Amino acid sequence: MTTVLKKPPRSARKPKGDGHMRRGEILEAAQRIFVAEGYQGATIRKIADEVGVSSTALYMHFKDKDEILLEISDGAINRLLEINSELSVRPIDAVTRVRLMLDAYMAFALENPNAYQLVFCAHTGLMSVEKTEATQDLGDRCFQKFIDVVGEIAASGRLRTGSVESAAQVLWTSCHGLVSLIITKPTFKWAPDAELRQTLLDGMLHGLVSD
Amino acid sequence: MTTVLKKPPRSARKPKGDGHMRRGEILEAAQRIFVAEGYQGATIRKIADEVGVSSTALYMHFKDKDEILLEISDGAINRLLEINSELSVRPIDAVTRVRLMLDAYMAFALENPNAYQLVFCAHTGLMSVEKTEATQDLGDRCFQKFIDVVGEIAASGRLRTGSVESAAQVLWTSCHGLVSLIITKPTFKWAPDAELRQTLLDGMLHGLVSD
DNA sequence: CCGCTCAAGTGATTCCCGTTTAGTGTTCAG
DNA sequence: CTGAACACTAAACGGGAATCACTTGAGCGG
Repeated sequence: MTTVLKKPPRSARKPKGDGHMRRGEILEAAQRIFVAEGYQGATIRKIADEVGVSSTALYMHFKDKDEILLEISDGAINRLLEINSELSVRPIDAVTRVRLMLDAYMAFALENPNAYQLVFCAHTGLMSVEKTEATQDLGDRCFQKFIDVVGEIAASGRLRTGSVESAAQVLWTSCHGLVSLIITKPTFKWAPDAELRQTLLDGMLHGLVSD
Repeated sequence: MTTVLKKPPRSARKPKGDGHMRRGEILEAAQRIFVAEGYQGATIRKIADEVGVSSTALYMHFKDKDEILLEISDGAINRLLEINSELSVRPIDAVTRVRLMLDAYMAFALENPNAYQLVFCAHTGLMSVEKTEATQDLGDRCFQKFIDVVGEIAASGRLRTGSVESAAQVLWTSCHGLVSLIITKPTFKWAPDAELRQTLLDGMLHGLVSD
């Protein structure tokens, strides 16, 4: 009872978050660091320090580092899927829906650059293919919503070039190209975001879809 | 002094490549590994082993690992610059030149996926901005050749949407998007390469350029 | 031939990373 | 009271990049 000053057996073992509380705490801390410093910057030790816990403790709740970051990315992709689901059923012209979906996609990427990169850029080298399967699947479901709308356009005979498949893939990848380069080359002398996005969508839709 | 048991003077110290011979040897070995296994796979130790030399020896010739990989990438980008230079002055229609340049760009990316990724995808996290300046500069010179040709189109009043700058950036980034995703997501069910590239170029050029 | 410099190379070491192992204290059902 | 389950820990391991102090040998003036 006398000297409580010492850090006896490492004093605080932080017994706070019992059970499943801790898992959320870790995810939150990891997200903060991951969003701020990317995949390389979000180390196990940094995350553990942020939570106030030993690095080993993270392995109580997650299989490995990638599982943590993928769960964060899953959250992000789920938000994108929700947006896409909402847009895909709006009672408006299919071409307008395609445009809205692509624009929302680009906005999403620019607002969640690290999660976006983890899912759509890294993939090779950073993480094994199997691990990302679940997340990839979410991405595929997003893309499927998009294909469906492009299919509507094709069904009305307005697709000028290519099959539904290739047209959808080209529309998607060109949007990916714009946002991924804006993200990875922030020092490049880009034209204004809005102008780029509009030029891209105007060009692609005018080029692929006849009115 | 009796016990000669020690591994004496490590016998072979590989005195072979004196002077600047060794530098090329390292680059060659690094290129083989880098092309086969990417940035993460090309470790200092693996490269040194391949050359038959200690890992420390690499620092005789290069400041650090990134300098090695960037020099390899420089070589690749230089080949791209040559192609672009040759195409940009061909005595043919500007739109056709743009198409040829973009198609060559995509072919190049698919043939040099690791160098391409290092320069156009990674950038964030993997390497500090300053280090890649020289290589970025090469890329910028490639892009400038491209802008010039787009400028020709604009000068003839055939640019339908956006400024020269944004049109050039959109054309470039959309091609980047297609090839970068083909590279990083090899398991995705892509439409045939040729069809995708054609759909993209047909769509973009039809959308952005009036005849 | 001696002794010198100097470039090229080395093993050991440092630091950080993800991950594993063995163990500690607390809680709580039987 | 016992012992299993739990949440957690320190220490260590192997592998990365990079640095250090040292050795080796070639070239060369005297």
